Amino acid sequence: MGTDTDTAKPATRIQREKQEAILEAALDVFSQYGFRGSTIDQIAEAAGMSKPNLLYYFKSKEDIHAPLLARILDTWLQPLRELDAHGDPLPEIQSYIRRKLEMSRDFPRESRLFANEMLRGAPGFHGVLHTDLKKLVDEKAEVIRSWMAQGKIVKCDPYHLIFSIWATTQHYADFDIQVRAVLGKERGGEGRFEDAARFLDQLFLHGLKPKN
Amino acid sequence: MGTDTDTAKPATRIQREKQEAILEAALDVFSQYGFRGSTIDQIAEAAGMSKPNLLYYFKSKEDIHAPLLARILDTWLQPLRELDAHGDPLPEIQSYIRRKLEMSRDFPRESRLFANEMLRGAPGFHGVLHTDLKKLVDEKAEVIRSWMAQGKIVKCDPYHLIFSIWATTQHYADFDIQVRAVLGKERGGEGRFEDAARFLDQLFLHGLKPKN
DNA sequence: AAATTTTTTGACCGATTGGAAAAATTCTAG
DNA sequence: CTAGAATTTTTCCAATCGGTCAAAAAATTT
Repeated sequence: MGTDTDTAKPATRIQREKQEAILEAALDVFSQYGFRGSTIDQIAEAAGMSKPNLLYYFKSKEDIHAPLLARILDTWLQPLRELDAHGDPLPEIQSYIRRKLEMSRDFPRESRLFANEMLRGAPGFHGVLHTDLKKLVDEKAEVIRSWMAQGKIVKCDPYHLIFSIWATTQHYADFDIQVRAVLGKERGGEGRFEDAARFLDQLFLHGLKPKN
Repeated sequence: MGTDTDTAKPATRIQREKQEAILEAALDVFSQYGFRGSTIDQIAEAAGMSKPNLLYYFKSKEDIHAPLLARILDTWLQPLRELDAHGDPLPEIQSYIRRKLEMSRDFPRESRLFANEMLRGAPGFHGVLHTDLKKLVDEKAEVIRSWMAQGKIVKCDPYHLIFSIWATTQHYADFDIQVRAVLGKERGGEGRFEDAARFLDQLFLHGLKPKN
């Protein structure tokens, strides 16, 4: 019948604004230092309020962290969900890569929060990796496999293909500091995402196009 | 003239063993929870000693963390250093990918420690990213570019090529939990690294081979 | 304006944190 | 064995941690 959190939720506009401000600040902090490395005081200060005041809106540290994780997993997988089995294989993969890369560009903190959670063994995702995530990937891997069977793209392991798309795109958010350091002042600006898009297009499309 | 740490270092064998045990335990802990999320007590317990005893060998938390970081950056870049400008381009890149993947398989904690450091902005690497790392990548990017100029491999951005090799290989260490969850019981065993190697070979070699 | 509800604050709590100091122990050399 | 050095443990500390509580202050309703 639902928890007390959704029965007791008239949520005035002020409440929702404050909660959003807290989650916003928490995203900043958690994405850098992980759950254990972040403190409530830190988040409270970033949100411009006192710790007891923050705890008035979220009753514990985990209560701030959990909704962030929940929101992110859903957002994160949206591009994969949109991979259309009836579309043109190569353009479908291309736009999947692009969408994923745009997410790294536009939501780097979310990517880092996700990475932080993975690094410590994803306790915040308890079973969801083995159920929801696996189910979605299984489904899309089957789509990709059917494209291979039709000879539309070159044969390879669809799971590792998906992993490599995740890895290459998320890298630009998670290892942003390294990327910018290596590219230097001129090439490390905002244009790096366009360079990356161009490169990844080439790598994957050239790598997947059948030699017919 | 060096710091006091290298002037005062007779370092009996027992001392070195204990220090190594501490660093080993610290690697376990830091790689999961990051610097701020890890505690000295946690490390001490993992090393099988009391906190004050640990602090007898390393005088602060940072003093345990710093040598781990220093060691890892060097180890991590070794495969790239070995990329031979005078070797055969495609096999060179292939064995670079393989070496990198083997490191993810054999040293996943080191990979995660590195990732953790990147996520929080790499304060432990202060300037080294912009100097040593950039210098090495610049150098090797030039090698790759020369291969492209010779028509040995297809033209693309060598920096993003290197990034994509880093990303795809390290993914198997940093996101290990996710990878295993998605691959499931049967396909998620040790064999996943061979599958990954096979896939990455195909992706990069097929993607880089010039169409002559 | 009075009454009531919501929000914010300040003081505080026990537990944990990184670390210091010194006593107690163990090891080693003569 | 014994003096001295190296190691370990016990005790302790101030700061910070996550979190509570009651009272003050604002906002809202009547």
